[in-house]
Amino acid sequence: MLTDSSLHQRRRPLTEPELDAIPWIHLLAPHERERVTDDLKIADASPGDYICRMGRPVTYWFGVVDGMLKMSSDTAEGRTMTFTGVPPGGWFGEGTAMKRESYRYNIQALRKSRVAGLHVDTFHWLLDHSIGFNRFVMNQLNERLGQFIAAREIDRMTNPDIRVARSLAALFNPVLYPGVGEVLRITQQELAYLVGLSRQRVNEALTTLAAQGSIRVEYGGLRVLDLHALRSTVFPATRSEL
DNA sequence: TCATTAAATTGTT
DNA sequence: AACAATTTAATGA
Repeated sequence: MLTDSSLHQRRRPLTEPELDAIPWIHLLAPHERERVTDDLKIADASPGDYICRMGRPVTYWFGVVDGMLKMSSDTAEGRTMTFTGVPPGGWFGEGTAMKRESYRYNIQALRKSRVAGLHVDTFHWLLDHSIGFNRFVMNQLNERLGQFIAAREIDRMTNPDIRVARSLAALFNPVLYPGVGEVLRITQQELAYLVGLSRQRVNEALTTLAAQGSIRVEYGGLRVLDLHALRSTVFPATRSEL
């Protein structure tokens, strides 16, 4: 298992295309971008590796360059609850980074991923200097608030088809996860882990969604055809239990 | 570059 | 949980 320290050992500076893929980098002035480029590090994570753990002090603000991460939390009863997946283009931890607190959740790689990290000190420096960056963070916080509210609703959903649909809609959020685009790279097994269903049931739900025309199932990924339909999916009396 | 093989993923029971 | 079918990735000539 990859600990925080070994993650640091494997880190390296970002290449030009990797920098380009960072959504907020283009909002920066040249001298701001230069400082950020010097500080940014990237590391490879294998499935199961921890990017950060609950309770550890915040050292980095993280972003997914490639792959898929899982955000989860350990409850007082010792149970693990998964909040959401973090697809490419997603940056997280700004809330705790701003307050310099400790991480409130665990982040694990769901698949082989590349994760970028910006040191908290640089994060704060950007907050103090860049209007564009502040705008990005504010937008990010606002959008995530909507995500968490939606996540609570998803939890109450009993119908697996709807759970899958709403979770997918969240992952396809273009504001929070601009790196996703038309096709979300995720296997049905990975999606099953995120949603908390069996792979069979996820497969069934995806088939139903595909039949509705809101997505298309592809090998190793899903293509969104109608995001709005996905968000507001309410299944009529078509399934077997009805 | 192509053919072969291994690995990963999907669809189904 | 197990299986076969399909797709992709890896290998080597």
